[in-house]
Amino acid sequence: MDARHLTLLRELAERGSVAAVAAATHRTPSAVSQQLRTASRDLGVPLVEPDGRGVRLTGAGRLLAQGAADVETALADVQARLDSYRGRAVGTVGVAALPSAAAYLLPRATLTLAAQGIDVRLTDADLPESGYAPLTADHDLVIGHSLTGDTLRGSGHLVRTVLAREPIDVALPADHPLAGRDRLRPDDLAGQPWVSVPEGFPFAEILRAVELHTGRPARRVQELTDNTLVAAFVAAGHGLGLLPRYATGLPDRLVLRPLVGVPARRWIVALARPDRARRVVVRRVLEELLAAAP
Amino acid sequence: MDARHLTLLRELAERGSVAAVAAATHRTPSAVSQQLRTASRDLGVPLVEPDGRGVRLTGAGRLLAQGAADVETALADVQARLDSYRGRAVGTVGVAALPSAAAYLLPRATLTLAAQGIDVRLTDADLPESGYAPLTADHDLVIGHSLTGDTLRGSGHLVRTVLAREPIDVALPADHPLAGRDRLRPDDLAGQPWVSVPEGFPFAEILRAVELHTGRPARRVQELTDNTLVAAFVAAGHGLGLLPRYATGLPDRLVLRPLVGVPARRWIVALARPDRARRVVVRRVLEELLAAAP
DNA sequence: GTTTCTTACGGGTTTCGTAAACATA
DNA sequence: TATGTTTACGAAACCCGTAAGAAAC
Repeated sequence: MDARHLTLLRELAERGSVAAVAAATHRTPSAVSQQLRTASRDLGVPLVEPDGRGVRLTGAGRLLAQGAADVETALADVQARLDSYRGRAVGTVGVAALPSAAAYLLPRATLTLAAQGIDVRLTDADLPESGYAPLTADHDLVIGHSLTGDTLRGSGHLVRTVLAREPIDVALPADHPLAGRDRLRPDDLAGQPWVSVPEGFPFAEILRAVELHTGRPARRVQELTDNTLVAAFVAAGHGLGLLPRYATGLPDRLVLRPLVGVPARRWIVALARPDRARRVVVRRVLEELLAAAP
Repeated sequence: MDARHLTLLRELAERGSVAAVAAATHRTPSAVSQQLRTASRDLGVPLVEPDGRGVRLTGAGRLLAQGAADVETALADVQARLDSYRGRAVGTVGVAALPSAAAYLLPRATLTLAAQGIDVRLTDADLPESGYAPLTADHDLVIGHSLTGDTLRGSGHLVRTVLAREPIDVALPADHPLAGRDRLRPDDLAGQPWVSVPEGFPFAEILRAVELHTGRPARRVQELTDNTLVAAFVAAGHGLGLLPRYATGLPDRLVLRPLVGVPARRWIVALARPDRARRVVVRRVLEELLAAAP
């Protein structure tokens, strides 16, 4: 029972093809194929079977891929204890994050961490809620958002950490008739045009809730993902928008008003594979993110 | 972090010398020494330091050796799940056992298991209580005995299974004056000569308890470990003896009488390293041993 | 025809044993 | 001197990339 073979199977289970595993591990498909063959010989079980042009894990292969997580977690635990013992935890942590949260969570934290020798490599990813979990294959930490409770879709086997609970406000031009209100209820918004987001993004569900509450469909004049773009369209008078309260860099002509009467908040959640979550540097980054959260 | 390096360090922690590790893993000391060097280079920490003619683990080395147990247990768990999945668990299980318990626990069980393709390789070991735990390095299961509760000395990090709780009786010749009693109290035994066992063996503590109870020292005419030998000496009239109740092959001229008034029983305990205890075949052997216990 | 995987085949690295050197009791 | 570990060096094993072949869309 070789731990490297288990890791290989887990990669294959996650990525689905020999070529993808090869690319992710900086090897050729040939090498991966040969390792699968020797693993199968060592274990005495067929691990993959042809499936169309590609391959598919057998039952035994899936079983072993699942077991790999425990082994890798145990190994990461040992590494973490060694790093703690030596006192100095330095290195690189790969973080993928949705931009609107990264903007207020990461700039300060990254400076603090860099001073301690921890290099945070950030990748921004503006995705539907279900898109964040798969990124954990390629990043140590993935910061996503979710409206449905404090969980995040497809993250069952991952370590989850809630970083913030952020209200979602209605954005509108400063000279809009509704801008005078302290807060807005769904009924106030009936008949308004919206600069919304595509299906699958958390904010889309809030607008749906408003529709359900008022009984009238909302008119979506645009469906955009970039909050800065949404803000620019709203400021220009195209319609109302939904923006997270801690968003930065909004135009002066824009105001945010709390939305009450429907659940209007998102959870900012950090995801990580169990083995990666054990690394000392990853835990340090998480601590700093929690400290940076409002 | 290579699992093989961790295993190497655990072996070294258990066996104490490069030569012993080499012998146990069927390699030369040269190979072991070189692996230690590469492990140290990979991990970036000194793992061993000279100590007299031999070596000693550094703090980091000990830390990693401890961590190896978790990794190996996780690996053994995966192997066990695979074996269960495939349905057929066959193979060899190495068992070390104290002879007096093995005599009634193993002969039947070994036949049953052999019929299922499980080969039990038995080694007998008549040792002081503290001698059994170290045997787990070389045997999958170690069956020892203990008087002090249901535990066994030095077995803190091992998996323990109580197989039986066996009364220790007084053995005496059939024509001995005390042979007429149904049961014997410590006061009945004051002044009798004894065929005893060396210090450290569980039965020695029972005789000590008798001495404490009566206030008079017992006279030890022999100190022997082999129960058959003890029985022969007792039958020949050299003195009284202490024998486990389920002992087999006793001479006809010998009778056993329960000893009451002092704790007179031993626990038969199976020990195993956590990773070995996970193996499906090892669990099967344990089940069979529990079934064979009185 | 393109994509994906697998199979020779050759080169580079790793691993291990023999033999010698080294250190300590 | 005897014991235990490490180093030098060569052979075997292993790992991986290139190139060619096979199967599916």
